[in-house]
Amino acid sequence: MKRVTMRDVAERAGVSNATVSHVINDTRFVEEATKERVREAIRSLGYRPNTAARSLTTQRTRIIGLIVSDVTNTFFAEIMRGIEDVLIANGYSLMLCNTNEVLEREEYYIDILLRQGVDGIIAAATSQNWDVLNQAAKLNIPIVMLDRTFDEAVSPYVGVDNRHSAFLGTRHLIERGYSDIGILAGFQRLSTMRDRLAGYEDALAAANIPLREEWRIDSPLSIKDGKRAMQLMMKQPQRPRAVFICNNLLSLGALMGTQEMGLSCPGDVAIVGFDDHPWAQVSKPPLTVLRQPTYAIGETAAHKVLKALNEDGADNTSALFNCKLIVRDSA
Amino acid sequence: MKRVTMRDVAERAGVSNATVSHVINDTRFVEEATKERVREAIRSLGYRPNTAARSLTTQRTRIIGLIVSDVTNTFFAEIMRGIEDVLIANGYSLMLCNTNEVLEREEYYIDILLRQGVDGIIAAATSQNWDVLNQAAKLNIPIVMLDRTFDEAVSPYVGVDNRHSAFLGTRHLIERGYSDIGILAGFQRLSTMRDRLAGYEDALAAANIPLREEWRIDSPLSIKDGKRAMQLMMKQPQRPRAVFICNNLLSLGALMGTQEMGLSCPGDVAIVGFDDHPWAQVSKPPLTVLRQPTYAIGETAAHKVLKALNEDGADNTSALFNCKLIVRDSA
DNA sequence: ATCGGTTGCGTAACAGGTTACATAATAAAG
DNA sequence: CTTTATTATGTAACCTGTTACGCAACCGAT
Repeated sequence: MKRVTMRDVAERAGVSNATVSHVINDTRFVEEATKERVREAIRSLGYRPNTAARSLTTQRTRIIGLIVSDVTNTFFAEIMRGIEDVLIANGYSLMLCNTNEVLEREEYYIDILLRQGVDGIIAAATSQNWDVLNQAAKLNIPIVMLDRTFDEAVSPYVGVDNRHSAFLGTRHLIERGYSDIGILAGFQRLSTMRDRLAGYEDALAAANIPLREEWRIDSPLSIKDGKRAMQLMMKQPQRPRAVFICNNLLSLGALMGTQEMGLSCPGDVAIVGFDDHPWAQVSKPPLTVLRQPTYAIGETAAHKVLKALNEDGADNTSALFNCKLIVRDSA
Repeated sequence: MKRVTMRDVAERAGVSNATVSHVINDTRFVEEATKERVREAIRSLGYRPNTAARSLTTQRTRIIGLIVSDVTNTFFAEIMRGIEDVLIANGYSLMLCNTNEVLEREEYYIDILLRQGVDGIIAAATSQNWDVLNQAAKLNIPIVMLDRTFDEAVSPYVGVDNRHSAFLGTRHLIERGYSDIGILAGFQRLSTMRDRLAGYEDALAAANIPLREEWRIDSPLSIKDGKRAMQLMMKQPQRPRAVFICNNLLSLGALMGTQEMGLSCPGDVAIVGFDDHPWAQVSKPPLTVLRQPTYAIGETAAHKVLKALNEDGADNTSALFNCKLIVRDSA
């Protein structure tokens, strides 16, 4: 079936295509009777404006690109919902790009997004400098950094105050009487993880507990790596009595690791993890975690891009949320 | 900064824009020296073809729309990864639409996708008839039904054999010696859930166990509803000794519900759930589940749309996968 | 009757690619 | 040394909306 175009509608309604356009977009006065004829023609022909043609002239697509490192992580999925709800309410759509924390894939996607002509980009970037995002920045496309950022970044960051949150989590362990505290510090390439490590160190320092290098294990962010890291940690001759874990996948892996080793939690090791998850309250044991306001983070990020799009004085400020410490049984 | 267009490249390379186009798309012979001049111009100008302009003439966007009911459900997230990996490997992109199982939102998104001119649609539709998807079908846009389908559907379905899988899960409970078996049957509007209920009934019938209407509870698919349903189930004067649960969110809710009531699992109730989840192995107790091959389902769905796009004799066959019963401690 | 000022809408250029058709240059054939 | 075939590239129409500019029709005022 041939596509119905604006010319078809115009002919059917006995007007020019300009008038049809103006009726659709309400961009200039059209007599009510004429309007109604146009609307009727649109309805009876089942006309649907072609987005490609429209964005060719307007130079805007009303699409926002979202780059995340792992869609299967509920953390990002919930953020995505927040973003989507805001975008949809403003007539925008979402183009999803999942990088699996692979740099090449991120580069590839940035290119796609720019060809697509997205109006803005929200990125949980895996790259830690401007090399990749720079092309977008040069084209004056508003960018919002999600969950992570980097030093030279000029784009606003939306996420939690990782350093302070990690501080709170670690302090909780200290207050529970632990002083032998290790850390699964994750992927130190990411600002997020560096900040959490710093917060952990802050807390130890504040309590005059000396750092122990061997009680810090870095790893990629996956369940498997969490398990391996935790087991490495606990196989040491001198092992910590508590561990602060910087990411939800690592927490899950760590839990598996301890169970496999027959260690009890919090008996043998206490755990405080970063990121909450619905399942974390039925795990054995239910996990004490720092919960991020994921949905709100998503909403805020979306609002920021849209604002940058609609106002010139782009408010370039970052939004720092706080985590909430949810105390359950693991520490 | 002004956008670099094809004309700019042509001028820089001293050729016509037609030649530039042909170099980019490799659509007709161009002398190597000329090609190289064009490529050089593209590089030095940082030219990036405008997708909108291209799809305006080609009538194809190389975008596939994906409609899911809940992105935060790991089940869909993993499917999404499978889809995305295939699409990206074939030069396609993904437009994500999350409906939250709300019909209006699904309609809205279909409209958006059609305006966008997506080449194909993969849908875990919440609507259970052609009313919504029909417009797309009429435009000859290939559709693949994901996870659910409905009777009159002519589009291929990709997912598991729900009836047989539920049969296997229920039979497992029977083999474990349970005969008082209830079911959290979920959202009976969805074919998926109807099929699972049927499989459950098959298994009971095969073992000559009479059905008990009061041991079947329907509900929307959410953690909260799972919890409520499970508690309703267990508060009955005569309660089942085992429950088959038709969805992962319901399983999680059910687990919370039993724990809150102080019931032990599998002591007081045994549970077999549908869908696996990484956390299901560290829950208390680790859950016995039917695992769907999510990633493969996603890959297959993507392959099917692409195939329909590239070949005329669109293979309209459905793909039925099998679930794997993962036996852990809950039953 | 003439004029200036609305009011309501049409004409056509334009956005940035793709591609059918045309053409200049060279090689091969007669 | 023409004529014809072949090769490599150019010209311009077209895809479908948006929008600057233009114009006819009608109004009240002079």
